[in-house]
Amino acid sequence: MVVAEFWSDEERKMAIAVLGREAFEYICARRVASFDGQLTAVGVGGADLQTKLQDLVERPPSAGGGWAYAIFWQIARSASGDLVLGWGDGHCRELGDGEDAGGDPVDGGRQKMRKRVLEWLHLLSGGSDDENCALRLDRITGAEMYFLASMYFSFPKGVDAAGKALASGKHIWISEAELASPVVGSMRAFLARSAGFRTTVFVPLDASVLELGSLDAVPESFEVLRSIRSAFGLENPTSGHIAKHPRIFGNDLYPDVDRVNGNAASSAKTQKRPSEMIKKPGDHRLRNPIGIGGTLLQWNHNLSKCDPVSPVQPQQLHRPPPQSFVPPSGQIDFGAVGGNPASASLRELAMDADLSDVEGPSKEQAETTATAEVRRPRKRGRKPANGRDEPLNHVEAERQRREKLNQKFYALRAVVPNISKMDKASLLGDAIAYITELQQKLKEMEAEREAWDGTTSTDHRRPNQIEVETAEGEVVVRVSCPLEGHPLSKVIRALRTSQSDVVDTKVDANSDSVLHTFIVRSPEQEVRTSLISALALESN
Amino acid sequence: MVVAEFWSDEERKMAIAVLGREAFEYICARRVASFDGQLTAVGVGGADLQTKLQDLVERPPSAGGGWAYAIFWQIARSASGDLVLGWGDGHCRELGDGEDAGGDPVDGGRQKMRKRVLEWLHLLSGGSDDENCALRLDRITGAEMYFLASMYFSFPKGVDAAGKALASGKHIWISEAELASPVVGSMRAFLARSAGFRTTVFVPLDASVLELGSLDAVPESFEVLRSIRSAFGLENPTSGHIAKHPRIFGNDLYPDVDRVNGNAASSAKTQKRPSEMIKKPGDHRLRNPIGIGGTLLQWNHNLSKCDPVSPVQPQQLHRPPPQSFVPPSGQIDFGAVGGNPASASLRELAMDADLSDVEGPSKEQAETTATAEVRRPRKRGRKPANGRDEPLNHVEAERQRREKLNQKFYALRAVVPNISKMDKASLLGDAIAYITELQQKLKEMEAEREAWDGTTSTDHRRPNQIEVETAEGEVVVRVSCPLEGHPLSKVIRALRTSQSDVVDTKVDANSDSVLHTFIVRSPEQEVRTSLISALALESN
DNA sequence: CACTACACGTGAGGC
DNA sequence: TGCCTCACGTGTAGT
Repeated sequence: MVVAEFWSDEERKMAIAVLGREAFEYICARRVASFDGQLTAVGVGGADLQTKLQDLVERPPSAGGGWAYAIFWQIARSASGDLVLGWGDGHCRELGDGEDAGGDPVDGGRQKMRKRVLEWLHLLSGGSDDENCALRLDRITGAEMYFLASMYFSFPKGVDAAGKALASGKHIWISEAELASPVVGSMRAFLARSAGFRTTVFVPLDASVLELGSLDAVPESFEVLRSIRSAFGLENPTSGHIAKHPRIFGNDLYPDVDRVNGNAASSAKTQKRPSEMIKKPGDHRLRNPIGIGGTLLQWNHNLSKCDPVSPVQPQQLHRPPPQSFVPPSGQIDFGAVGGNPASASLRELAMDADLSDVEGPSKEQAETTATAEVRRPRKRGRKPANGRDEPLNHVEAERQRREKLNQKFYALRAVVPNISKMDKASLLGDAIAYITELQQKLKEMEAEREAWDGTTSTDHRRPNQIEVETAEGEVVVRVSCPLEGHPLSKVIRALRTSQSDVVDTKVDANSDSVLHTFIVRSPEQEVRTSLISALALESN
Repeated sequence: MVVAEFWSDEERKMAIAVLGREAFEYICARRVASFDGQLTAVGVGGADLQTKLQDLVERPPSAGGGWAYAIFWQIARSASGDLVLGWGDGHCRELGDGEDAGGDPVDGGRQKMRKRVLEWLHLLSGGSDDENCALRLDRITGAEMYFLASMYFSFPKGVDAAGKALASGKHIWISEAELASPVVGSMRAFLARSAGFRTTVFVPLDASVLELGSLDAVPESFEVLRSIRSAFGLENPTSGHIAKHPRIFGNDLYPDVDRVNGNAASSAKTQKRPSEMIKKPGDHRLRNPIGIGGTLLQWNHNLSKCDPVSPVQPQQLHRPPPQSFVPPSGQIDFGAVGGNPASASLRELAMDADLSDVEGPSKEQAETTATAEVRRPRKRGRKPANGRDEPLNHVEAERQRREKLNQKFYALRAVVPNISKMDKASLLGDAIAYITELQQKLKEMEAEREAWDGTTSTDHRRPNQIEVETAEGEVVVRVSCPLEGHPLSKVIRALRTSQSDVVDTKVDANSDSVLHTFIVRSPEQEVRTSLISALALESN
């Protein structure tokens, strides 16, 4: 996968010429030498990572999609040997040419993207490093630029949003206002703002981080987060092994900022959730500003507190995490100072986060807790079923079922090349059309192949004959078959397996048939049976 | 399609020997000479008729499926030149071996069916015509027997249930009790009873009739009928061109019988619908008994009457059909006496039925009428949304959407061979797995084919070499290539097109490559260019 | 306003 | 019983 095949030979040469061999190999090595098997074997990533990313981008916004790009940051070892978050894989929507892409979305996208990368590299070699310069290029949008530039980023420890998200195990949702704000603690956020993005999200996935960006102001939503996680095979926070992290969503870094300004308008639409999760009592959230490039960083590992809005509260007494190094207040101080890769590796940090969770509240408690807590988003649909609260596990199960089903739908979208409309029905229709087409094509090729070599053809080579006769102490084998599809290789293999000593061979071609004549030295019976079995024909 | 390919050569011979040529050709002619393009071009039937039938059988009972068999009766011209309903196509579930069929459902089913047909023919040739005799055969169940025997049936005019259903445009639902009753007016019903069926249904589809049978007592249901119709591409009766027939469902021939006996138990579960539709006031139903084999036949063309249970009743005043030959009572006397094909063709009867509808109430009225009438089934789901009635078109649209989607699901099930579970999610999973498998297989074969003929292969035959040299007034051509995929036929064709005179040829095989040596008499240059162009290789 | 497409909560059936 | 799947009615967003 990926970078190695990402370039054609000449493109590779060109890229090397532009970047220098060292930088190029560094990029390639990032992918190859990443900890794929070791750290992301829990179901995240994997062979179809591209597919998943593409799914996520191509999805409708209502299902957690609609993003301009998706980047999978992966733990890798940097050139200096430190563990960093580096480019794993990514998918960028073609922003220039509308929705009507057509053609194979995977390969087509790849090729376009490759072209863009090259163009960009050209620009970089001649121009300045300033993004604003690049933005002026008409062929590359700022968003694409941002995406492509991401290949060269890597973040040590808890640096930048991605690193912080991984270290904390909690997502970071950066709204439009925060993107431009210097206090958000993410250089990428600042660049994203320059690129025209209005929302970026960093979601930790076990040992990697998924970054998403949108040109629209996307309000923070539990639904979206849930969809994103489940897109990567992670179960919903309510009941999954990934829920070993205490799932406290909605921890915007600066909810105050989010509330005050423009985002309030957009979040007014969907504010049901944010309001609920933000006003939650006992919700310890970040109080100390974070500087760009990884200054002091401190946030909570709040372990539940049930949602007060939720009418049902199965026995979830809040038991504070008994872990020794976790303060009773439920906060963990990661204390990441400075932007330099330092003593504690990022992976260790991630491990710490995991440990604090694993040894935190019991699994069952964490589950029920998360259930009560996270299960309020419900973007659409009817209102909370006036008053009644009897079935609440049911709605959860149903939600998961729906999610799983949609998950499959997206997966199906990824493998079917020509999708007419984004409908579910149309998708299914296209899928079955595609399947029948494939089946038919495969049948054709099989028939064709049968006609070619004589594996299953007692019919296609009607005038096929094998004669074996002894002459002058040698054996003469004559194989006759039509011009097309004569099993020469089979004959030769048969002769060889029968350990015959081929003295001479001849090939005579008539108008539409070929006559092989082999003169071999071998016991006749063996040649005959061997040939016969090899050709699956009866001799005469 | 169908019978022509249905038999292999030997099987065909055997069938002819058993049946006689005349009977055999009659069966074949039924399909070939049917009015496919002319009468069933409205969307019913078509190329994927088998698929549809199979779908219908394989579906879950909740979606109108679960049938043991499905037979598509088609208007055809009988040997005597009359128009009759004859065997169009059919699908029969393998009743012997459970659910875990596995393998390609279409082809596998075909083959099994073919085997059964042969067995049955053997039996017929030696045994008696009595079904009970056949039923004793352990290899063929009664149900299968019934199904297979159907190929030999044809019904003129309004004879038997199928003919009646077509003539009236209304379905006939024969419950368990009616099956055994001689008054039901269907010989097939009687046979079905013998075969062990407890429910048979005849649904008219434009110019054909779909017959379904189940070993269970299936209560009559609007939902099921709707699903069946939409499975054949017909829109729901509420809004479709097929709704030119006034869609009065629920006209069991003998509701009284149905009420009295065993079916009451099963219908007690789903009785919401039957009760509603049976108790409908103004519902004229058949009052005269019908004899087996097409005795007197009389039923109503009742044009609506809104469902009194339905809370919503948009302006649907009952206007009796103004058609002249329709009695004011709403009944039409078809007067089919005797089982013989007689003067008026069945098609004319069907046309009459259509006319009586077309000139009946206005289209819009018919639609709204049907909407209010038929739209109550709702097998599951919440209760009628206490009181409110504002959104009612919405629910209808949503229903249709769901129906369409499910339709696609069934279609998908039909084309995906290995379905692990009957889940929607599993189905999708299997489908995408199947697609990727097909894609991969196809890629493999393409690569293989590229390796075989040398059209696009500069890569697969790396050690390929062509040497052309002149020796002693003759030309020696040496072609070397790997053992697999050597283009011998291409070489020979190239030599021939260059009009070379092949004097001698040799084939030497090394461990993994083949060396052809041709000694030809021809201008050297021509041989070279010809060979090169044929092999698409550069020579050295 | 129309119509389409979707997700949600919910009741029901099946194991 | 409990879980899982499904379909239905309904609210909601997009066009």
